[in-house]
Amino acid sequence: MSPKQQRGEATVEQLLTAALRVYASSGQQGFTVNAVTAASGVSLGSLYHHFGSFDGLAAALYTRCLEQLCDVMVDAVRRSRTPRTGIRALVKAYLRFTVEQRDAALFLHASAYSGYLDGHAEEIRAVKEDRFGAIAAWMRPHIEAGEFAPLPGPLIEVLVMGPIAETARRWLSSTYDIDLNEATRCLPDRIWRSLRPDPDE
Amino acid sequence: MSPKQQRGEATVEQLLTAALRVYASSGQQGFTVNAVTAASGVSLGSLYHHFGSFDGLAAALYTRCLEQLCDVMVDAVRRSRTPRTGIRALVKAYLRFTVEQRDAALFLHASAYSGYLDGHAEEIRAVKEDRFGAIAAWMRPHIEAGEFAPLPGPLIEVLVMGPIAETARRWLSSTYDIDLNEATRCLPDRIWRSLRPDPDE
DNA sequence: TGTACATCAGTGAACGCGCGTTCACTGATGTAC
DNA sequence: TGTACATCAGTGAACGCGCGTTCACTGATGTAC
Repeated sequence: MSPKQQRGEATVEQLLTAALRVYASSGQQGFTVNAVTAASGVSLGSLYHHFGSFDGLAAALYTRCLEQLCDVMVDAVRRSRTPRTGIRALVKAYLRFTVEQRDAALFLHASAYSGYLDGHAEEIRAVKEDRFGAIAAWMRPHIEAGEFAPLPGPLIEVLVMGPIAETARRWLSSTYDIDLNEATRCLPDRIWRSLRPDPDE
Repeated sequence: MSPKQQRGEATVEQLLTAALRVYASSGQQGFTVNAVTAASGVSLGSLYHHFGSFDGLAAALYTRCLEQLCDVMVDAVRRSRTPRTGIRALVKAYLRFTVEQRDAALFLHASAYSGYLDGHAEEIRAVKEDRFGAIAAWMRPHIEAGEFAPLPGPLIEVLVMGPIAETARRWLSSTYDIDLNEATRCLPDRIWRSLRPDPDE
């Protein structure tokens, strides 16, 4: 998990990269220890040396993808000063991540109920708390200043994340052909409309 | 799949009911043929007689749950005359279904990337097309009358389904404690705000 | 600088378990004459 | 109405495969003196 030698880090990196590749190309069903070791060129024992179990590897991969996505969103928000531009930047950052890191985005969405995260829930919760806390901190003064509608925090999150997550899901599953460019153009504004304070209040 | 004798229907029902119960209590990992047959009291061979494979059973269960959820939404929309009341009714119907049919809602959300639906994609697509077509038909005159913002169909869907699906997911996973009553109170209006035409246009 | 030693990293054959599936069979139901 | 027969429904022992995991081992790296 925390290699003490340089070459350890390289091996961990190879395994995680191969795992993501395997998941993207073979799906949940093909996501197995043997497939990952074969794709990575790393031995089975080495995988267990670094991750302890296959669930451990999956959880590490999930955590890494989650951190990448969250960092992108936090960055977007931090560069913005007004609530409107902040929300718009966050939405665009999420959708851009989905395209540019398609495999990571897919893995994040698909792992939600997979079960291999159960044993590592605390670790993941910590990442989410940290990153979403940063976004919440950015929002707080705006909420207090009445620049957002007076909604409970979780509902603001749901109104922002819901449409973009649903857009990403549809694009990733390619069942519905959703136009991501169009979504990137329209959604930021529409989402902001659901959050802004009532004009006549 | 389509039993020719009465008792066949009863067996199918027992299997589907037991399968949903197993999934709800044991999750993806515990969702196996043996667990389902044990919970249902039906023999293994009988399961294969009716569903052909375990994936077949899972797909049938998914389809049944999907139909139930969709019917609830279509009903809600059909009882409404204005776009605003229609959207509000649809949102409330979805959230009510999530509470009242918790296990079915969980199975629907969790099955998205599970892989056992791959072989039955066409069947599922047909159900979705039918039901969402009904909702789209309800919407069309309102869109043409300019009572919705001029958005592409898929984006309207995403703006409606996104926040409620995300709310349901968080409530179902009970990682975040979201208040469903509060959501039912606030979300319909907020979602409508994201869809309604720009007041100053 | 060289040597000894502890620790970290990497290897792959072997194992057991439980999964989905098959199959030969019995019993129940519906139908034809 | 009774009998023969085809089909549907249900049973459970048995099978093979591939999964995650273990383990005894070798090799590489870093460190102490």
